[in-house]
Amino acid sequence: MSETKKDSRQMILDAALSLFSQKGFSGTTTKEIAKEAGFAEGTVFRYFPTKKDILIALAEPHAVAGLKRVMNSLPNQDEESNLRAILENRLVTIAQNKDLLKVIFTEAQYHEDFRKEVFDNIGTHVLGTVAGYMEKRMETGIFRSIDPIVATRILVGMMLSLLVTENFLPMKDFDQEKRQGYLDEIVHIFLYGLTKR
Amino acid sequence: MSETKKDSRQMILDAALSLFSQKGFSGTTTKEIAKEAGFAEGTVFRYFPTKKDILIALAEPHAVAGLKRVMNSLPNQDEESNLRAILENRLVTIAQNKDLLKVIFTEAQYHEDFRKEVFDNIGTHVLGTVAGYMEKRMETGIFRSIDPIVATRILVGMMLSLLVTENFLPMKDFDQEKRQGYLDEIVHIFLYGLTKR
Amino acid sequence: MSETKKDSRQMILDAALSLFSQKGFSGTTTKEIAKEAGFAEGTVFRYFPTKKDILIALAEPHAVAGLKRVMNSLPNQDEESNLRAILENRLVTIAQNKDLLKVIFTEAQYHEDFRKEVFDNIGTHVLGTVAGYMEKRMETGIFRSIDPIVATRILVGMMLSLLVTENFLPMKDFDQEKRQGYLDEIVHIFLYGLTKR
Amino acid sequence: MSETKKDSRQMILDAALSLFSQKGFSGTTTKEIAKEAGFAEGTVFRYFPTKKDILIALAEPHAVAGLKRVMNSLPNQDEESNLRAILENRLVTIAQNKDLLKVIFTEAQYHEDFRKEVFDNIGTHVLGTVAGYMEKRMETGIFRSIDPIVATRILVGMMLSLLVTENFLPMKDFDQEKRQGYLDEIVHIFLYGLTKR
DNA sequence: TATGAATGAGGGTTCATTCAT
DNA sequence: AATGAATGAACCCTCATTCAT
Repeated sequence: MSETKKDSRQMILDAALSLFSQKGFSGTTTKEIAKEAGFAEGTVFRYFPTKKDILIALAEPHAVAGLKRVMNSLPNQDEESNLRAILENRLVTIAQNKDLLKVIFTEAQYHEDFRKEVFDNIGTHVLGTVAGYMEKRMETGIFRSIDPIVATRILVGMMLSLLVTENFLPMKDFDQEKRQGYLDEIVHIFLYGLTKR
Repeated sequence: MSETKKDSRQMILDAALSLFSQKGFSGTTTKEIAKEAGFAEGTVFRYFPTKKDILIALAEPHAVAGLKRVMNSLPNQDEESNLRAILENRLVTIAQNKDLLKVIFTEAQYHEDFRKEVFDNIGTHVLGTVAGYMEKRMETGIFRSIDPIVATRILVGMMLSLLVTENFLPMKDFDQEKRQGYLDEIVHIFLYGLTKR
Repeated sequence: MSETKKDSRQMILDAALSLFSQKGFSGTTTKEIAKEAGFAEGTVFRYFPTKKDILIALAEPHAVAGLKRVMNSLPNQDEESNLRAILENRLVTIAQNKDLLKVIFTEAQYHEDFRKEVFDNIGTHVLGTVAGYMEKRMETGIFRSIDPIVATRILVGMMLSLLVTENFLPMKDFDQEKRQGYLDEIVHIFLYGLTKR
Repeated sequence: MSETKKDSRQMILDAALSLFSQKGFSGTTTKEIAKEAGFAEGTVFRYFPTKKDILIALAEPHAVAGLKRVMNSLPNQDEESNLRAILENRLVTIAQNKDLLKVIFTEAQYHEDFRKEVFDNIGTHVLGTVAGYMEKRMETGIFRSIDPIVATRILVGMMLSLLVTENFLPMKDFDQEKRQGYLDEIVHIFLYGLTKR
């Protein structure tokens, strides 16, 4: 009973995520979602009173939990030499949630309430966690002392460039190997810059 | 005649850009565009056969010319010590075209034809230009030798973080002064990394 | 078995009557009816093949029997001096069935079949009964001789004004006492008119 | 320009009135209204943002003006012997607006806001006017002294009985002549009651 | 007998687009 | 060139009804 219910709800969410990330929120029809999920249109509304509620459900703590959990483990790594592995790991995780992130970021621009809902989760929490990590390094003297939030945002921006690379401006022959190289460079530049020492 | 025509067309484009960046493409009504531009509903369609054509026109060569022109002047700068000032300058310019960029990046995800139009312009061209600049530095030995395209993308990502900061995850009290600090750090990290030398 | 069945059926009818009178026929959902009756959605349709059948059932003979029975006893009263008490009594009874009457009158306008069903019951029967009473008074010389049906309808109209008062155009401070006064006046005017004798 | 616009709006109102009175408010489709008015469905919404707004427009001062104007002239009549003619006249007017009244009364039951909207017009105003007339007669000693509002409501109820006769419980062979007789009796009973003097 | 998940036709509403003026 | 009334397809959503359990 609860089994079936959860399944249906989840199937709709899966279908919606897939379609939203392909065609955007307003570009996706509730009818399409239903069809993709294998239901009749009306069924969608048994589980979500509103189309927008599907979007919100996609971004709810539950859905973002994965991202958060991953980020939480960050500060446990101590050795500076491990930063690369960590970031790599994170980026892979992010890449796996690429569709979700894409939808969330796109729609967050236009729905004020949605933006708040989401960024009380990702925003404050995740950024805060990473910033705490930064701060610790600065206290230790490993990093220069700058606004840890700024440092965090810049690092996130570098990660973003990878998403951009994979979604907007694809690079030719961007295989797994090149991807590794890309990650290496992000870490390297973040730590040591592009200039020769 | 051609004068008036161009004006009307441009007024519609301006109105559309403003509205698209606020409410997204599908969130904006042709009626709203007409009103914002000071015309009646039907008039819009004298200049653009389709709503989508307005979007495409926004990404047309001469519309993006400003961005391109700015980027073009990059390689003319020789002294490494000037990079900071240059990038700063670029970032400010980009920020001024924030609306256009926002619209282009957001909508490019969902309109295949649009994506092509745009990335034959900005994408290839701009990235290529900056990459050429990177390459030169690497040959000179100022920068380490890495894939110049990767370096470029990472730098762009760092710039993106600023857009994100201003659009999605606003920082408290992010005044003009803090903004300058932010830019400084982007440059600094890109050149020297976050670690102490 | 028949016991339980009747109960369920009646519970649904009761729920429907209550909801119909509050929100109208089309304004009421079968789901709401089910919930109000304490059943699940589908159960309603075990007793009534159609939503409309609930409405029709509300007007069925034994549902309206109460009203009819009350009216039937009218002619047994002989003394003219008792008319007031009688009418008063009737009006109170009618007021108690206000919900049913309201639903019937409202919906009868729009459902042909329903209208027939109802007015072969209340209409003809009740009006006829009261008209018979009128006729008797006229023969006795107590009432002037006019079309007894017309007299009946006018009396009913006066009663209606009370329903209107309570449903559409509420009077301020219309407490029980004022209500009595209102009834008194209906009787008085019907018997003696508003002019001074 | 203004000519056409007004026409379209009015045609939609006419169509809506006709359909609402036949099938009720919720029983009528915006598509039907459009078709009946000779337009496409979307056109309806150029003139009325909402289906409900059509209903409200039907009841707006404009539409009720006729009734009000007629009622306003009531107190100018002095001779008691004229009451009959006056009422007759009113009833005819009401009969002409039968469709409108039917819709208004039916829907007023279920839409609180609508009820208020309407009865600030008809209710207070019209009833008040007639009540004023009653009061004057009572002061003059022609009528007994009772609550003039109650007297008014009862009179209105008697009028209502005619509407009921024509809409719910039709009388056989109810021709124009019989109608006259009916009106005569309303007046007579209201003034002198049904009992013999 | 009772459930409640699923259905899908149909309703109100929006809006890009057309066209007579 | 400009208007804005008109269009109608398509959208989101509701709800009476069905049916497997």
